[in-house]
Amino acid sequence: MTVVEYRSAFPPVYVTVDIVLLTIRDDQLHVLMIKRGSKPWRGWWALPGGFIRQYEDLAAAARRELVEETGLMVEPVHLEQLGSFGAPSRDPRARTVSVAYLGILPGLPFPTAGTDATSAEWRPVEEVLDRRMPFDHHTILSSAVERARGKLEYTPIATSFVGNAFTIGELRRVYEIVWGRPLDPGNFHRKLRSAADFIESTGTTREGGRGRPASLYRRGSATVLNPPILR
Amino acid sequence: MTVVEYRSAFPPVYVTVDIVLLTIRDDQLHVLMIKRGSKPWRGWWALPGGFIRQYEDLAAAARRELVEETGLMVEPVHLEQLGSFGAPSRDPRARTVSVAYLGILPGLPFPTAGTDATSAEWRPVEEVLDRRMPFDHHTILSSAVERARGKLEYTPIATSFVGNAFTIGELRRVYEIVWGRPLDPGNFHRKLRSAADFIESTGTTREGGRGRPASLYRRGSATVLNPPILR
DNA sequence: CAAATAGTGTCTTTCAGACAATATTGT
DNA sequence: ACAATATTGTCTGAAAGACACTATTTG
Repeated sequence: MTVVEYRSAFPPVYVTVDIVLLTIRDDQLHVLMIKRGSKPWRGWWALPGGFIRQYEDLAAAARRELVEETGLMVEPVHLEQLGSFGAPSRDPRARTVSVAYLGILPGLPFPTAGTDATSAEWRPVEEVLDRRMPFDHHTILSSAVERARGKLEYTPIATSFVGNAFTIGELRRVYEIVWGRPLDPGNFHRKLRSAADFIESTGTTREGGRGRPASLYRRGSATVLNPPILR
Repeated sequence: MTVVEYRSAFPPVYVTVDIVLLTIRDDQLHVLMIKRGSKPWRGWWALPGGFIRQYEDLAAAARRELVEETGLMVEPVHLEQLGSFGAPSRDPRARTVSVAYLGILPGLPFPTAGTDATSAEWRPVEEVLDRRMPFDHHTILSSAVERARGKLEYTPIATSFVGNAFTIGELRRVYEIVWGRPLDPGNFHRKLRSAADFIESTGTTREGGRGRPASLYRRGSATVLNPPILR
């Protein structure tokens, strides 16, 4: 680690990235949390994140921190900037500005162990939001969940929560869990199939479920849903 | 101006704010531009902005820079964060991260002269986007316009473009100009009046126009439009 | 067969959009 | 009267939501 010396007429600022990585496990929205090992808020569960490097893009820093802090070997299917949080009081050490990212991962079985072993954990969002969090992470997590809820309406973001091939029922469960309310299966089915280029059929079906086997679909080419799936 | 000396294991970053201030003049969407007086891109027209101060909130920095650089004596009716732009190559001087803001002002007569006199100017957005701009300001302006277009659909943001009291026709013109297409006056009128708490009547009318005097309204309490005004 | 899930059909209500019709002003 | 703008009315088609119904599987 090199020490950099610096001179300027303007105050230097530490820029960090924080990542809200969402997934669905056990029919609940979960967020990836890490246990802080260093100074402020040591021992608290916090959002993964860290300082950006000199020649590193913001989104690249987010991806790097995810790997470093959580040992995730899967690239998030979806990663988008949420916004920046820079209240002067947000970090007692120094002036920091955090650029927050929202990531989404399918809830498939995959390794969670990080380099620091047991320091990363999936926690139910509802439970996490009920407790105090370090820095302004409560605000960041809230706005991430709100963003995800809104984007379900008019983007195909829901497909990021499921695997490469999925049934319409699985997609419906994503909507129900993120929005926190039940949806009519029949209407949802018709609506999805009529949304242009949202999903395309793979021709195969998923066996092994309890009822009639469902057709499998893959994500279509649409980036905006027309018509939208209204909340 | 004091010089600060600094030591750290992490690279210091300059954090700036850039503001896209939109208004409507002469039936065209305009953006406030300033003529750069210093080193990189000297003499070019750019978005107003500058370095944040040590103990200053991001939004506060945006408001301060607007006043300092453009001499505007009016607070923008609407100011929201657009996002952050931090590509390592965006500023040749040093690593910078810019937090961009979108502001909206009514197109009423008001002073434009800045402290640097003639250095601030309203320019048609269409024309500005046709030319090269300093830094990544072209990207920032594009995303600001796209954000404004989208937000017209489901927020009462359009009222920020007009005065305190306005007619439905004036509001329609805002939509037509920002969206770049004509809207049916009759349908728009009915739609606005049915959107819950979007606008409320003042009881008065506006005289002096060419046709039948229009009722005047003020902005209602709604923060989200239901149903939305679809593009 | 019962339970469970997938998928289709039908009906009602709401709303968007086209467009006609009426209302009220200035010239 | 005519032009211009505001406001209301009418009709058609698309889509949302409630809900009944059919289809296909496992236990």
